[in-house]
Amino acid sequence: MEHKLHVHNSISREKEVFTPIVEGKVGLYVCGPTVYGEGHLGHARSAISFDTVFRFLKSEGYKVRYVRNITDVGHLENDADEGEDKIAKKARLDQLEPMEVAQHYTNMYHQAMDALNVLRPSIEPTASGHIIDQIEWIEKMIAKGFAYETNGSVYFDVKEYSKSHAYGELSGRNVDDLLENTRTLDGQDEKKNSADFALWKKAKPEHIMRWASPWSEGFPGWHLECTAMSTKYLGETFDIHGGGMDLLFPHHEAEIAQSKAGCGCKPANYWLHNNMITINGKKMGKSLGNFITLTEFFTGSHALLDQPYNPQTVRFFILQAHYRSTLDFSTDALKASQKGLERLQQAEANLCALKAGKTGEFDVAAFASNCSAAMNDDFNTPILIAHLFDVSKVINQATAGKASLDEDQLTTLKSVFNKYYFDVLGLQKSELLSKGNDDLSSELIETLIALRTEAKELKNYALSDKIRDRLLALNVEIKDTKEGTTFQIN
RNA sequence: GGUUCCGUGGCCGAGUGGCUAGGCAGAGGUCUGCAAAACCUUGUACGGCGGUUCGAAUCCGCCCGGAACCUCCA
Repeated sequence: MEHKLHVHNSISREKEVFTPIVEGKVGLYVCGPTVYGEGHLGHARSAISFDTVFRFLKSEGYKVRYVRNITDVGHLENDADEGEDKIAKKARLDQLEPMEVAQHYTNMYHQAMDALNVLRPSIEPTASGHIIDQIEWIEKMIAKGFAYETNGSVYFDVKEYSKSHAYGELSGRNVDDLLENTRTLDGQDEKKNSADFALWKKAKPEHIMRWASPWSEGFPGWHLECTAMSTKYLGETFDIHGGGMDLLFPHHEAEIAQSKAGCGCKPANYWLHNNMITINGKKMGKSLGNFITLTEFFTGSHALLDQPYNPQTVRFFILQAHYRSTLDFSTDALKASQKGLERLQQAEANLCALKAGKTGEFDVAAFASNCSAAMNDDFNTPILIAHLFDVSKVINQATAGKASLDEDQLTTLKSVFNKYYFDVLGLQKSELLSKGNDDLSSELIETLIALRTEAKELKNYALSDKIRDRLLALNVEIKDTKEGTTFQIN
């Protein structure tokens, strides 16, 4: 159990020993969703990856403050910082209030996350609720000469900043290239340099979401909300900052610059980035429009899906890959995960029912150590899952009477297995292995099964098979086992 | 073009110098009236060509192929 937690830090590109700023406590910030559209599989990956980080840290005894924001304002539509706010645009099309749209998709996001058994963060701040904090940050940056105002808008001065700081340290970008390789974009005339990014934008007359500021009525720029909210709740420098790899540049690079410009310190000690989910080798996301929403997974209502998928299957599919690797989506892969999860769920159920034997040779301590080593090695969930599969074999053999665990071994195994299965991975018991939807239907099915058993005993197989087939047609699957007949509703 | 990364058995995916995961599928078996389910057994693969090494999927070089970011994106 003496494994030390190592995490891959994006800024050093190496695995480092994790040392919290305050012993026993962790401040964790993760970039959450922009609530102007439905969540898709990619959102689930980020949420589940960092949910697992959150869960593991807690299970190791850390007191974790986990902040994940909701972006309900601030992202602009097109390249040149000149488009309308995305949420405002969607609102006009839908004839809804902007905040109504944001609330709607926030609710949907919460629903999907709950279904995926993603724990709610400790604090879930919204960008719109932190306008004042963002304005304060802009004032600090202007005061220090790292930001300037033009026509009521405020921009971050990348060139000035890079004289004393390493802009590009996270993403490995060369400042000179950024400053010189000027893309010809419209509406750049307010900026000193094309690499500069907006901190505050003056709102056009038709722009609905707007707030008063010292510079104009307007709205905050893209990257500022995370700086304002993370440092407000976690301190000027906190432990872990997470998010999708696609946010590395410019978003996280800008956050580092803002923090260093505003308060002279780095925002986070460790930067963790989850990789993308691909489909046919390409990133699943908004740009290509090749995403499958979480609702579509749960209902099966997408051309690529042949059936509804349980949220647990989606969760398990994601956990079977390491968070830093790309994960290629296909229905075959998803189906394989579904079968694999069912196997694990069966083992969990078997473990629950398992009785201790007189003797046992199973090395529970080694199992516990292996699981701990896997998670401490940069949250290696696929390895952890492999260990759970290994131990499932032992559990099943014991269930079949071909192996045995003594009292101590069984108690420890249950405790270790449950810790990783339920607490760390956030997996759940199978609904299929439990009883029917309600008491009445369960009892009706049990009654039919009893009649079928009777028919079998009378060797009236025509009747017994008929009952089986009719039940199957109703998605009730009959399973004959040594202990008797059971069923599951598919 | 710049920055970063990847290429593993039919599929998905760990691993980063020798001990060569795991799941799914396939095959065989146990059980069963039959079937299904469940369980058990079973797999030496690492893009190509060189190099370093006693030894490389793992390190180095070149080549081929693919991806992400550089624009909102988890």
